[in-house]
Amino acid sequence: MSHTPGLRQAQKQRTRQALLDAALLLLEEQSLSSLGLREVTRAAGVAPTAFYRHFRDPAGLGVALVEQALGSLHATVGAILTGTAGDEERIDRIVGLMAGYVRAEPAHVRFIARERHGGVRPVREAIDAQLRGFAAEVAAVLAAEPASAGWSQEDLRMLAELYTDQIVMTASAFLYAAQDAPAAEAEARVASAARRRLRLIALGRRHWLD
Amino acid sequence: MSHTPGLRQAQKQRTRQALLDAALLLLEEQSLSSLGLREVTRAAGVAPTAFYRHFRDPAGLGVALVEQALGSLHATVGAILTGTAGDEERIDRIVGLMAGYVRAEPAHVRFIARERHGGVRPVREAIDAQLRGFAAEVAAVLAAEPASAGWSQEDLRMLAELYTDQIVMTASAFLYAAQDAPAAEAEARVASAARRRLRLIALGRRHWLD
DNA sequence: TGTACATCAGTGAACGCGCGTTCACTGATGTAC
DNA sequence: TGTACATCAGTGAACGCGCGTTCACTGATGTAC
Repeated sequence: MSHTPGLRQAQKQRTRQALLDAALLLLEEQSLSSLGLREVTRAAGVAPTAFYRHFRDPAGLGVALVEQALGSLHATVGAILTGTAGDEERIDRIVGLMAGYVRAEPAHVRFIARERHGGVRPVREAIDAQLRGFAAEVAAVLAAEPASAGWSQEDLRMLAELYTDQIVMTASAFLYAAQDAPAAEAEARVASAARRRLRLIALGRRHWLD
Repeated sequence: MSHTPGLRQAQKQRTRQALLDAALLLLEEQSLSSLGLREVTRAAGVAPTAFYRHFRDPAGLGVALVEQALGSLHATVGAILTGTAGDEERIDRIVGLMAGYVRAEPAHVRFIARERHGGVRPVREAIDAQLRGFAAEVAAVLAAEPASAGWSQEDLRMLAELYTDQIVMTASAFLYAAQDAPAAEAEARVASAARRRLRLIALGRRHWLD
């Protein structure tokens, strides 16, 4: 009854990952809707026909990339939101986390930013579903805080989505900053602007029920 | 010395516009980086080679589309920001303006949302330049208001960019709402969420210097 | 442990097709006199 | 106003090329006994 036969499955996974990695690399300079199947297999070092053993088409590969790019981020951000006390500390840590994430996985961030409103519907929808889940987690964390006493469900959701969008936009801003000449300086500017924004939003939150 | 010879120029402009219109239509379901030259000319009803009389390549056409999509919006939003008194009235009118704009020019809005982080650098840069100009105008309007007394240049820019991003995001949210089944209801939900966000930001603004 | 058979990830040839770009052209519009 | 020439937006044939997909295949891995 072993459903993980081992060697064969492992090799298949390695090929699949090679396709995903090759695609992510190619997507730095184009959109998914123009990504060719042969282009991906060539970069991954397999025959074009091997592609069909793993994905129906490039859109299917795109959906898999969404899971890979966003799947791991939920827990991390949730932990930071839960484990911090003051607004300032929380803001610093979130902005720092995003800077680090973009430095570690720039291609993932670029892919999400690009395809969030891109030309391939199933991928757009997969990203949307992930971000909605993300916002729901943020909303749950916010709801548990004393500062949220008296807030309506709708207002909480609005705030969670506002934070989520800020996080995504900050990530993509870091991405473009990395391309500028004095990258460190540009990154500092983005971080500073992001902190200001989050500070203003935190202020609005504090006075929401005035 | 007539530099507007008339008939010939007018016909050329009409063909150019036909190419732009055809491209915009095709871009509802794909990204610019996968838009083919022959595809566009076929839809516009001209020979493939006619394309070169107007644009170097699809990227050049994309840049022209950016001007067309964002060129007219500056003045309108500026007027609304200047000509309104209270926060609530201003928020209602901005959100209403965006709803109307998306209803009138959905393809333009979709194009900007899609290509803002898309795979074609010159187009990305053209959109970025337009949005920076837009944010600068907003900043100028905000700077002239009593509520901005004591604000630093940097804080004003942050706020203007925050508003600009909200406007773009609201527009793209309206766009997706239009696709849902009870479109009017979905649109009302988007408008409500957008107003909440803008209200929270306005609150943060009011208490920024506390 | 050994043997015979089944599975299935990856191959490589072949196909028809639409692509971007070149080129010399046509004929209506514009200009000079 | 009329004529002769220049301009140039749009044409249509031709090219070489890479695309996505099909198909029968190979041979290593997995399974039954």
